[in-house]
Amino acid sequence: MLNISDLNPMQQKAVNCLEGPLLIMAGAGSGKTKVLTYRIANLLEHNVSPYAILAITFTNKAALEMRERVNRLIGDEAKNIWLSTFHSFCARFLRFEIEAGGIYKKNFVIYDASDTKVVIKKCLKSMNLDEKHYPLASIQNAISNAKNQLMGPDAYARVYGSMNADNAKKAEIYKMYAAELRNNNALDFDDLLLLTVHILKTNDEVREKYQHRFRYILVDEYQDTNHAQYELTRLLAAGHKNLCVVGDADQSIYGWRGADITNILDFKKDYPNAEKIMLEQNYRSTKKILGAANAVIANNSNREPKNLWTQNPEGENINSYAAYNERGEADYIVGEIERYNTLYHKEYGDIAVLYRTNAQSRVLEEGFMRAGIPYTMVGGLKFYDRKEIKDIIAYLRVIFNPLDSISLLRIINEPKRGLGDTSMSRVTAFAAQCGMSVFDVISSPDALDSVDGLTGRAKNALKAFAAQVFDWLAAMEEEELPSLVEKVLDESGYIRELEKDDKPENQSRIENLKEFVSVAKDFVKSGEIPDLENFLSHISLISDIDDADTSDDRVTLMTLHSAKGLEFPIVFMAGMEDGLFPHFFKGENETADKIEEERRTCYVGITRAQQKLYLTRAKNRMIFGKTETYLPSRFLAEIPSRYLEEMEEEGGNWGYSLHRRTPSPYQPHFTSSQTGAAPTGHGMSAREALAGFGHQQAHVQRNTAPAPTGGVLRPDMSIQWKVGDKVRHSKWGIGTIVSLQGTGEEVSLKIAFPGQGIKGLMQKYAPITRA
DNA sequence: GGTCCATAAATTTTT
DNA sequence: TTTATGGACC
Repeated sequence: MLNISDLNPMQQKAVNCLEGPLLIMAGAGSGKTKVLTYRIANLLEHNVSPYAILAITFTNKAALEMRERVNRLIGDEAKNIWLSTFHSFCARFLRFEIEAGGIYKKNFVIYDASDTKVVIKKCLKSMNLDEKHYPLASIQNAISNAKNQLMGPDAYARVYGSMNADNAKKAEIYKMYAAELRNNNALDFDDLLLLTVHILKTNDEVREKYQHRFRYILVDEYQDTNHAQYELTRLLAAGHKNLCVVGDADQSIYGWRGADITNILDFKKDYPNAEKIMLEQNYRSTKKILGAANAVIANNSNREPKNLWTQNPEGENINSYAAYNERGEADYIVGEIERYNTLYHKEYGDIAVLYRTNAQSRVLEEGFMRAGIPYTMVGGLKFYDRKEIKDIIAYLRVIFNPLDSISLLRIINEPKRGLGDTSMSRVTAFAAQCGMSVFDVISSPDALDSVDGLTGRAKNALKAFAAQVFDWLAAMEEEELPSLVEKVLDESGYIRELEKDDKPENQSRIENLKEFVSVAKDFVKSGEIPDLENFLSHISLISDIDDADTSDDRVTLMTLHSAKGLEFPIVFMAGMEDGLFPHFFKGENETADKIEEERRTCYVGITRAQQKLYLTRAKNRMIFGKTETYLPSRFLAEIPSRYLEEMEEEGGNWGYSLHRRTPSPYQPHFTSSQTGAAPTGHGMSAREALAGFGHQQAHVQRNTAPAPTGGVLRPDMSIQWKVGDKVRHSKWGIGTIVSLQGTGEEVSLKIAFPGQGIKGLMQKYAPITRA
């Protein structure tokens, strides 16, 4: 029997309300996940089959976590609940039903943002349009927005095409782009939703099947659903109307991605008999932190007021720190973290540093590396964005779906097969002319003979390549997934090409590819059906945050957006500057709507903190190599001063030009006595910090790099370097000097860093020490 | 067809 | 500041 006695009355009500439409307004930290898991458990308790339950979350990680929690509550049955993100739901749905749409074939592939960029580029080229006048990103946005509105190219042309010539052109590009994807039997992220909705709308049989199957539907983070997701939810729930949506309008931060906050605000309009339950007791944060969050969000006018309260202790004040520049900001954060670590023995894993833009992470990372503090960063350099990983994925896609010409062209000359742009554009031109796919052409000797101007050499290379692909096609049926990957890496000559030259970066590429093989092995163990189809879908749809290893004891660095749904005892919000946060958009005027979304982002950030919150800013910040001066974020002024402990860095922090050995007369001083502790370079050694590194990131450069510099940042000019000396660089790790030039102040060094190539550095600036 | 160098562009947030 | 690109040259 499910025991719900540790839930508060409102939570209990939500858990017990199983039939009919239900809206749960769940404030930050109000035990939402707990309610959702108990509610699912309660459904099972009432003999609802797990197969009849569909639960949608925002990230794969959230889905996994919920599955685990339900599992703990009710055991193994949980694995039969359909629990996923919207996108993976659609991918799975389409594997079964896409051919009902009549356009695509079952073995479609999913293109990510960088793949679609290639497609758009191709369209622009064939339409003779200038990329400068039609920036890829803005085209991508326009198409994505249209799809989120369930608008196809024709509808787009009707609605926007008449507005101006640019939009008319965009509509044409969209049309061509859609055709191109179709030819490649490829879908982009938005297509997953668009097509699913299309099929559900137009195919009565399919719709009824799914409506009948999913008798109970739950949607988490409903405030961030876009129109397509809204439609999808509506269609699926139309049969039984047992729809439970959970969300917090104050945490809607994805408007730029088409999220429509009115979906949650108007839920009662869509379902007039809906029950509405407010969860307003916060179990996460101290009174002061919650007070600050409430005060900030109260400045939004487009919201329903609510009263989030807590029985938690008052807590400490929020530290608001103004540094001289971004380096000073990083130093302060590092210093505070070390203070926690040494004084209070706080775990690094209890701490998160949040920022508005990924670009801010670099200075922070440098600070962490110098101090030898272990950290993981979500976002930024992604494993699946690395060239060698994209290449092997492209190989696998071609094997799975030979129509995928984008992937085919990506790897046909990788490794070099003597098939450059000239030959391939001849082939693609011919293919387009005959309405064949590129693979059709290269796998047919007759077709090859008809291609204009193709050299005998190129012809032979193409034939050989096609033969190899056929070989792999057969292997796909017989081999296990990991050995298929290994076979391709081997027989394509990809690894051999990398081994030919023992450049350090080739070394790390090989490591990454080995890592990819382990990803395949892990996938086989994960319990999914281990075929190429599922593997490719899986790696297209997982994101960085899903992979982030929070089990180890390390500080988490991520954007405010990635932090949604998470909590940490200690939170730093860096870059509290007007212009950065709220972010000002170049060329766009700051509208009330946009500022309100920024404010909600701020609210999300503040409410991640359980015990201690820091808000830091830099008065000067280097942007594009130019120093800009910033004013404090307006959000700081919205926090009542009784919650704040305001501090400021004294004097100028000129970064490397300061001696930072402690204690030192040059040490920046703080106006509050609280913050005397300074970075000393102790804490974990790099070796300890790196030991036990999770596999995914083990080969990513930033993490394998290393080692505290012992506190001295200024280059020691007394060292007379000579060729062959080993040096330790704060960012690139250990390297060997391969040449040096000049004397005195002008000594310049060339240093080879394994995995990073040869770097040229001036001794007087270079953050290096003797290794 | 591949490599090297110069110039330009870039930074919102992500499934 | 770093990274991407396109053009010139090998």
